[in-house]
Amino acid sequence: MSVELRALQALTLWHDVSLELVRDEDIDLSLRQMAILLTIYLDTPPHTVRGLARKLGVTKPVITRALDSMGKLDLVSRRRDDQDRRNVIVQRTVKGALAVERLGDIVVAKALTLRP
Amino acid sequence: MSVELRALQALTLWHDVSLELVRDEDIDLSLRQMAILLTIYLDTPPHTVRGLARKLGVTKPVITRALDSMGKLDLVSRRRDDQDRRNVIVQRTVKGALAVERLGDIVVAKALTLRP
DNA sequence: CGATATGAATACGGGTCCGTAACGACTGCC
DNA sequence: GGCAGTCGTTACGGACCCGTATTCATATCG
Repeated sequence: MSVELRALQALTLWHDVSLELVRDEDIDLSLRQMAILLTIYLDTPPHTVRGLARKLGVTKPVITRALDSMGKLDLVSRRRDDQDRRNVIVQRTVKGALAVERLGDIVVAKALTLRP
Repeated sequence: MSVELRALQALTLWHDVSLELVRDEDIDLSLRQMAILLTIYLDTPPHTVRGLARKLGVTKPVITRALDSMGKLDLVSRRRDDQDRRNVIVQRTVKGALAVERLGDIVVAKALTLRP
Protein backbone atom coordinates (compact mmCIF):
# COMPACT_ATOMS: atom_id res chain seq x y z
CA MET A 1 0.00 0.00 0.00
CA SER A 2 2.76 2.38 0.87
CA VAL A 3 4.54 1.18 -2.23
CA GLU A 4 1.48 1.88 -4.35
CA LEU A 5 1.33 5.36 -2.95
CA ARG A 6 4.98 6.00 -3.67
CA ALA A 7 4.57 4.89 -7.27
CA LEU A 8 1.55 7.08 -7.80
CA GLN A 9 3.30 10.04 -6.25
CA ALA A 10 6.37 9.46 -8.36
CA LEU A 11 4.29 9.29 -11.51
CA THR A 12 2.34 12.37 -10.55
CA LEU A 13 5.58 14.23 -9.96
CA TRP A 14 6.95 13.18 -13.33
CA HIS A 15 3.70 14.14 -14.97
CA ASP A 16 3.49 17.54 -13.33
CA VAL A 17 7.05 18.48 -14.18
CA SER A 18 6.74 17.22 -17.77
CA LEU A 19 3.58 19.23 -18.17
CA GLU A 20 5.26 22.32 -16.80
CA LEU A 21 8.19 21.90 -19.17
CA VAL A 22 5.94 21.38 -22.17
CA ARG A 23 3.98 24.49 -21.32
CA ASP A 24 7.08 26.53 -20.59
CA GLU A 25 8.18 28.72 -23.46
CA ASP A 26 11.73 29.27 -22.31
CA ILE A 27 12.90 25.73 -21.73
CA ASP A 28 12.42 23.71 -24.89
CA LEU A 29 14.89 20.88 -24.70
CA SER A 30 14.45 17.30 -25.73
CA LEU A 31 14.84 14.58 -23.14
CA ARG A 32 18.30 13.83 -24.49
CA GLN A 33 19.40 17.41 -24.37
CA MET A 34 18.16 17.66 -20.82
CA ALA A 35 20.02 14.51 -19.84
CA ILE A 36 23.19 15.90 -21.40
CA LEU A 37 22.78 19.28 -19.75
CA LEU A 38 22.19 17.77 -16.33
CA THR A 39 25.09 15.38 -16.71
CA ILE A 40 27.35 18.32 -17.42
CA TYR A 41 26.11 20.25 -14.43
CA LEU A 42 25.78 17.43 -11.92
CA ASP A 43 28.59 15.02 -12.69
CA THR A 44 32.17 15.92 -11.91
CA PRO A 45 34.15 17.46 -14.78
CA PRO A 46 35.83 17.23 -17.15
CA HIS A 47 33.28 16.25 -19.77
CA THR A 48 34.22 15.24 -23.28
CA VAL A 49 32.06 14.43 -26.26
CA ARG A 50 33.06 10.81 -26.17
CA GLY A 51 32.52 10.54 -22.44
CA LEU A 52 29.05 12.01 -22.68
CA ALA A 53 28.22 9.72 -25.58
CA ARG A 54 29.23 6.69 -23.58
CA LYS A 55 27.32 7.82 -20.52
CA LEU A 56 24.17 8.47 -22.49
CA GLY A 57 24.44 5.39 -24.66
CA VAL A 58 24.25 7.37 -27.89
CA THR A 59 26.62 8.11 -30.77
CA LYS A 60 29.06 10.98 -30.76
CA PRO A 61 27.28 13.06 -33.41
CA VAL A 62 24.27 13.19 -31.13
CA ILE A 63 26.40 14.87 -28.51
CA THR A 64 28.07 17.18 -31.00
CA ARG A 65 24.74 18.38 -32.31
CA ALA A 66 23.24 18.74 -28.88
CA LEU A 67 26.22 20.84 -27.86
CA ASP A 68 25.77 22.89 -31.02
CA SER A 69 22.16 23.70 -30.26
CA MET A 70 22.68 24.21 -26.55
CA GLY A 71 25.74 26.28 -27.32
CA LYS A 72 23.62 28.58 -29.47
CA LEU A 73 21.40 29.04 -26.43
CA ASP A 74 24.51 29.72 -24.37
CA LEU A 75 23.72 26.86 -22.04
CA VAL A 76 27.15 25.25 -22.50
CA SER A 77 30.43 26.12 -24.12
CA ARG A 78 33.32 24.18 -25.62
CA ARG A 79 37.04 24.48 -25.29
CA ARG A 80 39.91 22.50 -26.71
CA ASP A 81 41.90 20.48 -24.26
CA ASP A 82 45.39 21.93 -24.29
CA GLN A 83 47.00 18.77 -23.04
CA ASP A 84 45.42 16.64 -25.76
CA ARG A 85 44.15 18.85 -28.50
CA ARG A 86 41.94 16.14 -29.92
CA ASN A 87 39.68 16.41 -26.92
CA VAL A 88 36.97 18.96 -26.43
CA ILE A 89 36.14 19.98 -22.89
CA VAL A 90 32.54 20.89 -22.31
CA GLN A 91 32.16 23.78 -19.94
CA ARG A 92 29.34 25.25 -17.95
CA THR A 93 27.99 28.75 -18.44
CA VAL A 94 26.16 31.18 -16.23
CA LYS A 95 23.03 30.90 -18.31
CA GLY A 96 23.22 27.12 -18.22
CA ALA A 97 23.60 27.11 -14.47
CA LEU A 98 20.56 29.33 -14.16
CA ALA A 99 18.52 27.05 -16.41
CA VAL A 100 19.49 24.00 -14.37
CA GLU A 101 18.68 25.85 -11.19
CA ARG A 102 15.32 26.79 -12.57
CA LEU A 103 14.60 23.20 -13.50
CA GLY A 104 15.46 22.19 -9.97
CA ASP A 105 13.06 24.77 -8.63
CA ILE A 106 10.29 23.38 -10.81
CA VAL A 107 10.88 19.84 -9.63
CA VAL A 108 10.98 20.93 -5.98
CA ALA A 109 7.84 23.03 -6.37
CA LYS A 110 5.93 20.16 -7.93
CA ALA A 111 7.23 17.74 -5.32
CA LEU A 112 5.96 19.98 -2.55
CA THR A 113 2.42 19.91 -3.92
CA LEU A 114 2.35 16.13 -3.60
CA ARG A 115 2.37 15.88 0.19
CA PRO A 116 -0.96 17.04 1.54
CA MET B 1 20.92 24.54 3.38
CA SER B 2 18.13 22.05 3.56
CA VAL B 3 16.59 23.79 0.59
CA GLU B 4 19.83 23.44 -1.35
CA LEU B 5 19.88 19.78 -0.61
CA ARG B 6 16.32 19.33 -1.76
CA ALA B 7 17.03 21.10 -5.02
CA LEU B 8 20.10 19.01 -5.65
CA GLN B 9 18.24 15.83 -4.89
CA ALA B 10 15.38 16.83 -7.15
CA LEU B 11 17.77 17.60 -9.98
CA THR B 12 19.64 14.38 -9.46
CA LEU B 13 16.39 12.46 -9.58
CA TRP B 14 15.35 14.17 -12.80
CA HIS B 15 18.77 13.56 -14.26
CA ASP B 16 18.85 9.88 -13.32
CA VAL B 17 15.42 9.16 -14.71
CA SER B 18 16.09 11.11 -17.91
CA LEU B 19 19.30 9.20 -18.36
CA GLU B 20 17.53 5.91 -17.83
CA LEU B 21 14.85 6.82 -20.37
CA VAL B 22 17.41 7.91 -22.95
CA ARG B 23 19.30 4.68 -22.52
CA ASP B 24 16.19 2.56 -22.54
CA GLU B 25 15.42 0.98 -25.88
CA ASP B 26 11.76 0.24 -25.24
CA ILE B 27 10.48 3.60 -24.08
CA ASP B 28 11.27 6.22 -26.70
CA LEU B 29 8.75 8.98 -26.18
CA SER B 30 9.26 12.69 -26.39
CA LEU B 31 8.58 14.83 -23.38
CA ARG B 32 5.29 15.91 -24.94
CA GLN B 33 4.21 12.40 -25.67
CA MET B 34 5.06 11.41 -22.12
CA ALA B 35 3.08 14.33 -20.74
CA ILE B 36 0.10 13.32 -22.86
CA LEU B 37 0.35 9.68 -21.88
CA LEU B 38 0.56 10.46 -18.19
CA THR B 39 -2.30 12.92 -18.37
CA ILE B 40 -4.45 10.23 -19.92
CA TYR B 41 -3.54 7.72 -17.25
CA LEU B 42 -3.50 9.96 -14.21
CA ASP B 43 -6.23 12.52 -14.77
CA THR B 44 -9.86 11.55 -14.57
CA PRO B 45 -11.51 10.67 -17.88
CA PRO B 46 -12.92 11.40 -20.34
CA HIS B 47 -10.11 12.84 -22.41
CA THR B 48 -10.66 14.58 -25.72
CA VAL B 49 -8.19 15.93 -28.24
CA ARG B 50 -9.21 19.47 -27.51
CA GLY B 51 -9.08 18.96 -23.77
CA LEU B 52 -5.59 17.50 -23.95
CA ALA B 53 -4.44 20.31 -26.22
CA ARG B 54 -5.69 22.90 -23.76
CA LYS B 55 -4.14 21.14 -20.80
CA LEU B 56 -0.78 20.82 -22.52
CA GLY B 57 -0.82 24.28 -24.05
CA VAL B 58 -0.24 23.00 -27.58
CA THR B 59 -2.26 22.91 -30.78
CA LYS B 60 -4.66 20.13 -31.65
CA PRO B 61 -2.57 18.60 -34.43
CA VAL B 62 0.14 17.93 -31.89
CA ILE B 63 -2.29 15.81 -29.92
CA THR B 64 -3.62 14.07 -33.01
CA ARG B 65 -0.14 13.11 -34.13
CA ALA B 66 0.93 12.03 -30.69
CA LEU B 67 -2.15 9.83 -30.47
CA ASP B 68 -1.32 8.46 -33.91
CA SER B 69 2.18 7.43 -32.93
CA MET B 70 1.24 6.19 -29.47
CA GLY B 71 -1.72 4.38 -30.98
CA LYS B 72 0.64 2.51 -33.31
CA LEU B 73 2.52 1.41 -30.21
CA ASP B 74 -0.82 0.38 -28.68
CA LEU B 75 -0.29 2.71 -25.74
CA VAL B 76 -3.65 4.46 -26.22
CA SER B 77 -6.75 3.98 -28.33
CA ARG B 78 -9.45 6.25 -29.71
CA ARG B 79 -13.21 5.96 -29.88
CA ARG B 80 -15.90 8.23 -31.20
CA ASP B 81 -18.15 9.77 -28.61
CA ASP B 82 -21.63 8.39 -29.34
CA GLN B 83 -23.37 11.27 -27.63
CA ASP B 84 -21.52 13.87 -29.68
CA ARG B 85 -19.95 12.24 -32.66
CA ARG B 86 -17.63 15.16 -33.24
CA ASN B 87 -15.69 14.22 -30.14
CA VAL B 88 -13.04 11.57 -29.87
CA ILE B 89 -12.60 9.86 -26.55
CA VAL B 90 -9.07 8.78 -25.77
CA GLN B 91 -8.94 5.44 -23.98
CA ARG B 92 -6.33 3.57 -22.04
CA THR B 93 -4.92 0.22 -23.07
CA VAL B 94 -3.33 -2.63 -21.19
CA LYS B 95 0.01 -2.00 -22.83
CA GLY B 96 -0.19 1.67 -22.02
CA ALA B 97 -0.98 0.97 -18.40
CA LEU B 98 2.03 -1.33 -18.22
CA ALA B 99 4.28 1.33 -19.74
CA VAL B 100 3.08 3.92 -17.25
CA GLU B 101 3.58 1.47 -14.42
CA ARG B 102 7.08 0.78 -15.64
CA LEU B 103 7.86 4.47 -15.74
CA GLY B 104 6.63 4.77 -12.18
CA ASP B 105 8.91 1.94 -11.17
CA ILE B 106 11.87 3.71 -12.73
CA VAL B 107 11.14 6.95 -10.93
CA VAL B 108 10.67 5.17 -7.61
CA ALA B 109 13.84 3.15 -8.08
CA LYS B 110 15.89 6.26 -8.82
CA ALA B 111 14.30 8.11 -5.94
CA LEU B 112 15.29 5.36 -3.55
CA THR B 113 18.95 5.69 -4.48
CA LEU B 114 18.95 9.32 -3.41
CA ARG B 115 18.52 8.90 0.32
CA PRO B 116 21.74 7.69 1.89
C1' DC C 1 59.68 10.30 -39.97
C1' DG C 2 55.66 7.34 -41.33
C1' DA C 3 51.84 4.37 -40.01
C1' DT C 4 48.22 3.77 -37.09
C1' DA C 5 44.83 5.16 -33.84
C1' DT C 6 41.85 8.36 -31.61
C1' DG C 7 38.58 12.39 -30.92
C1' DA C 8 35.44 15.47 -32.77
C1' DA C 9 33.04 17.39 -36.53
C1' DT C 10 30.62 17.06 -40.86
C1' DA C 11 27.89 15.04 -45.02
C1' DC C 12 24.16 12.52 -46.11
C1' DG C 13 19.63 10.26 -46.33
C1' DG C 14 15.75 9.34 -43.67
C1' DG C 15 12.58 10.02 -40.15
C1' DT C 16 9.81 12.79 -36.81
C1' DC C 17 7.69 16.79 -35.08
C1' DC C 18 6.07 21.47 -35.22
C1' DG C 19 2.33 25.34 -36.28
C1' DT C 20 -0.72 27.38 -39.75
C1' DA C 21 -4.24 26.68 -42.69
C1' DA C 22 -7.60 24.14 -45.00
C1' DC C 23 -10.95 20.33 -44.90
C1' DG C 24 -14.78 17.04 -43.71
C1' DA C 25 -17.96 15.39 -40.28
C1' DC C 26 -21.15 16.63 -37.03
C1' DT C 27 -24.22 19.55 -33.94
C1' DG C 28 -27.62 22.89 -32.81
C1' DC C 29 -30.02 26.91 -33.41
C1' DC C 30 -33.05 29.88 -36.30
C1' DG D 1 -33.61 22.55 -44.05
C1' DG D 2 -29.89 25.74 -44.01
C1' DC D 3 -26.12 28.01 -41.77
C1' DA D 4 -22.81 29.11 -38.26
C1' DG D 5 -19.99 26.91 -34.93
C1' DT D 6 -17.26 23.01 -33.12
C1' DC D 7 -14.20 18.97 -33.25
C1' DG D 8 -10.81 16.23 -35.13
C1' DT D 9 -7.90 15.26 -39.04
C1' DT D 10 -4.98 16.17 -42.93
C1' DA D 11 -1.86 18.98 -46.13
C1' DC D 12 2.04 21.61 -46.30
C1' DG D 13 6.56 23.70 -45.61
C1' DG D 14 10.10 24.14 -42.40
C1' DA D 15 12.91 22.85 -38.57
C1' DC D 16 15.16 19.50 -35.93
C1' DC D 17 17.22 15.00 -34.80
C1' DC D 18 18.92 10.40 -35.68
C1' DG D 19 22.76 6.80 -37.10
C1' DT D 20 26.25 5.57 -40.55
C1' DA D 21 30.04 6.78 -42.93
C1' DT D 22 33.52 9.96 -43.92
C1' DT D 23 36.84 13.74 -43.06
C1' DC D 24 40.10 16.58 -40.44
C1' DA D 25 43.21 17.35 -36.78
C1' DT D 26 46.02 15.54 -33.38
C1' DA D 27 48.55 12.04 -30.79
C1' DT D 28 51.27 7.86 -30.30
C1' DC D 29 54.14 4.24 -31.42
C1' DG D 30 57.45 1.68 -34.22
